[in-house]
Amino acid sequence: MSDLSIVVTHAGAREERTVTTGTRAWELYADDADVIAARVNGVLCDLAHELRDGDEVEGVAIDSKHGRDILRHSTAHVMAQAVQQLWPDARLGIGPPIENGFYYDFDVETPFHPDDLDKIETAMRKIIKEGQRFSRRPVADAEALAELKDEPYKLELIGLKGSGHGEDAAEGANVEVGGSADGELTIYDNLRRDGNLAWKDLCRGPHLPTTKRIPAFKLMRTAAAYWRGDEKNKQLQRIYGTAWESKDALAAYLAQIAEAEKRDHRKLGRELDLYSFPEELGPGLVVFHPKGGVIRRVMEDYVRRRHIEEGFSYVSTPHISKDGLFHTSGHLPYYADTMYPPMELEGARYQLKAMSCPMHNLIYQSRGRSYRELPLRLFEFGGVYRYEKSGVVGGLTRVRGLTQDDSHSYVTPEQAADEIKHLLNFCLGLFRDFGLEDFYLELSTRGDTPKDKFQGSEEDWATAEAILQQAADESGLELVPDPGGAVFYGPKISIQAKDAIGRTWQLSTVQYDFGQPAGFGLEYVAADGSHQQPVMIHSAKFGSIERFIGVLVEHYAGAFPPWLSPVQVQGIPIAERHVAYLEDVAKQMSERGLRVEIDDSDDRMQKKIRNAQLQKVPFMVIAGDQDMEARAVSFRYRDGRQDNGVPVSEAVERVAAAVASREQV
RNA sequence: GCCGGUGUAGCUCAGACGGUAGAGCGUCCGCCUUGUAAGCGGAAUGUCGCAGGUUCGAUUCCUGUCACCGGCUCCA
Repeated sequence: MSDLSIVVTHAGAREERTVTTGTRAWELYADDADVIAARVNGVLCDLAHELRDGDEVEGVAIDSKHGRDILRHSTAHVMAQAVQQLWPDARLGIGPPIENGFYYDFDVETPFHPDDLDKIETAMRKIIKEGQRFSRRPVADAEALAELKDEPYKLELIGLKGSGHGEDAAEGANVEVGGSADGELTIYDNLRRDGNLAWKDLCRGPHLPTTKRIPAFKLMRTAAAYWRGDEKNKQLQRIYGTAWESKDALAAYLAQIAEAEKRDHRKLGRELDLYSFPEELGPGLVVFHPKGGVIRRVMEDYVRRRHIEEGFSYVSTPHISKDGLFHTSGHLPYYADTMYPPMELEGARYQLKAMSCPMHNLIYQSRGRSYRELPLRLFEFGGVYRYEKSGVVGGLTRVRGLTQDDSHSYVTPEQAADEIKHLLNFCLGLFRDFGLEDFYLELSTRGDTPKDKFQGSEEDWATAEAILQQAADESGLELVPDPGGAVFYGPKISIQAKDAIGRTWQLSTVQYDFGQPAGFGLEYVAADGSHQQPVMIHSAKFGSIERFIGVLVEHYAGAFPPWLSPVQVQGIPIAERHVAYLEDVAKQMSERGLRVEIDDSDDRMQKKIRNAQLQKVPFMVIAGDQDMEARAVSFRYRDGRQDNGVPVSEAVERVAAAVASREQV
């Protein structure tokens, strides 16, 4: 038996080691229970991987990104084994790790019921207890086809891999067949302690050494999902689960989900009396109550003022138009199924608008335009209607009637890059004022999507994508490519913002459009007297005002900063005799434009505090005998802080200052 | 649009092997007049989502439908 020299790396340090032939990776980590896989020469491997001379080896810890993926993928295997135990006719789809967990798809006669999850979890616990070994076995394609003859979906994946489409098979399918440099297929056998085969699956790996190494998991929900993500394919039954390196990590994750549920804008909207979704109106149609109306109005006033400061002109256009307009814009062939159907009147067909750009084009076109007027910037609150599919509407995030803070910049081609940068900066400043600080950009291009889904020439697209790319690069923000995500008339940049609990939301979009100016025959007279076609740049800052309100409610968990709070100050008299005094204080505040209410109900003062607290009012101003005597009030903040005996004039200033600065309190 | 789940008072929820329902909060009416998260007493409240079917009888069982929720697909 000869010796091998290998290099073991850990946290950047390199250590040369000599080991005997036949040494497997796990032997290097026998005393480190956190290591569940190894990276050998940069490739993730099972701990059972046999080392060769010159290998560079690094342990993969279970709480690292890759370690969690391996844990989760292994847990998916355990779940699939459990499902096939309980439902032997279940056929396997794919089972990749995903953010925070994993799923596995099954073709079953009867969809799973939520109660089935308990049964499956029980079976999984048994499998974990058995300490089954995950054992890797390379197989030739023909062998794999023979072994998996009862798994039609796996056969399909093998076939796709054979034809060189392995990567396209489905998102997540490369954990089954992709990745291996030599295109070799592998099967993972789950072996019991006595060596008997418990279960097997086509899989690239790697996996945990044994099922015992799954510290904590939970099945979350069942759902249907189209095979290979295509609506035309059969729906399989998907089970989502989560798995973590420790019971504590699982508990923390579940707590995070519970926190998100507490912030749900649908729930808070009802509790804070902001808005509702009356059944009588129909799905996706929202009414804003007085308190929600305040938030809307403050946002609208703010964004209108900001647009004007940034060189926009505020305009207004109707909600309805003859359908020819949307044919000219090119929207109608593309979006016919998501626009409300036409109304026939006096021989014409009228449609509710689903976007305002065609109408802004009419304003541009209303007279001749000179290059001296460009950039010409139009902005409005466009009420638009989109017949979103019934399964996607929900809350404020996806509605059928919405208000866009929709703007269009008409520019010369040379001005486009600067205008895009201008718009991106505008958006970022705006989000910061709303307390969102953490962003990244997404650049949506054509990618390899069939060209007939997009309008315009190769050159136009190339130019547009290059300009957006450059503007995005210069922003200094992280940029995520989104090939295939472009709109039919041009590429776009979207700004993704992270909220208080780390979720990302797509907010603003900036789109480069050469198609509509061509379709409408838009022109300007250039310096040399020639007629030229402008470029239009679409941008929406909030996107949809409804949706942005939903995001803000969740971001702030309903506890808005004072400038956005429907009620900024709740006046609380200690006894009835203090009401008049507080009314006088309230009057002074109202005169400063502050929103004040006084609770003069029969409730006890403690109850009034509780109510104001539940309504998440930022400032409670309490007054009793001591305060009256001192011409003062007592502050109570949402977090329970108190500041008593504050002179009235100072109290007014304090609230006014907090509102003016848009700070959170 | 597709798959699954859910639908009982304004809200959160309980309940009945089929005999038309209950709690807490809220609301209303009294009493209490109060110092930093629920004072006390009383009252009213529902086509048990809607429409058919089975049944002597359906809120309960069946079918359809609408709405919502979780996913999938989609998102100008």
